[in-house]
Amino acid sequence: MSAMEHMAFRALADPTRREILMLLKQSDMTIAEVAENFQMTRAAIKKHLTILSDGGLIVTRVEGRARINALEPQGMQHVFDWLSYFDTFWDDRLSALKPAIEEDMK
Amino acid sequence: MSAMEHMAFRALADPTRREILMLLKQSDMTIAEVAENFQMTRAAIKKHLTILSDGGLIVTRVEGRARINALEPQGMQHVFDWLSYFDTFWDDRLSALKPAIEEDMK
DNA sequence: TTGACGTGATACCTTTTGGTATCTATTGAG
DNA sequence: CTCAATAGATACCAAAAGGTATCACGTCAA
Repeated sequence: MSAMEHMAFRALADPTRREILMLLKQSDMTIAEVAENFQMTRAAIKKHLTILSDGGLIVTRVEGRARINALEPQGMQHVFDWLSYFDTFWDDRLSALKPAIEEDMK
Repeated sequence: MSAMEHMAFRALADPTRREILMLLKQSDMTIAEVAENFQMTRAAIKKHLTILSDGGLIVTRVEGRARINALEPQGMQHVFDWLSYFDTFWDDRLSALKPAIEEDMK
């Protein structure tokens, strides 16, 4: 189990961080813009963003004095892979997909 | 966001608990059997199992004086649903599946 | 009934986590 | 240059998390 994988799981454990991810799904934001959506200081939001970054779930690009935070689209990959091992819903989808693939083979 | 969903994410945040889930995927176990796989006390394992249960990821059945812990197959559902919103890999699979479904419709 | 076994529960300790307050550095407008 | 705006860094605090030690409770075998 990679440290990166653990950091991703840890990042997802906090409700505020999950909300931040939902926000960033809508649009990229500076720290201040993210902070506007919560009743806590910018410093606290900054900490959450750092943890999300450590988990590989977001990336930051610099534009002048602004730091734009954006989702890392493939950031969920490790988490998703790990979880899919247990998920029957996922298994059902794969089962449904398999015949279609075999059909394509013909 | 449901409290249940949060408890599931919280349960997954700890490496020991993720290992326990991997163990239970292999076979159902009593608390003592789970504890054999770790270098910590049975009481600590019991706490982890309680948190996993709170998150709906495992269920416990009573057999005499033994408590058998087992995976809750659909326990990952909420977590999986939430994550799938971000996962491009998942989107790719759905995209691949869609033509096959449409083909079935004909 | 008498224990040993498997477990539940509680008190307690240490570390981590989530948060604020505060200070510093860099950028861009005038 | 000056200075407000944006952000990084650190110290500090309260609460939560992870762990141990310990005791109490039901269960099964002898």
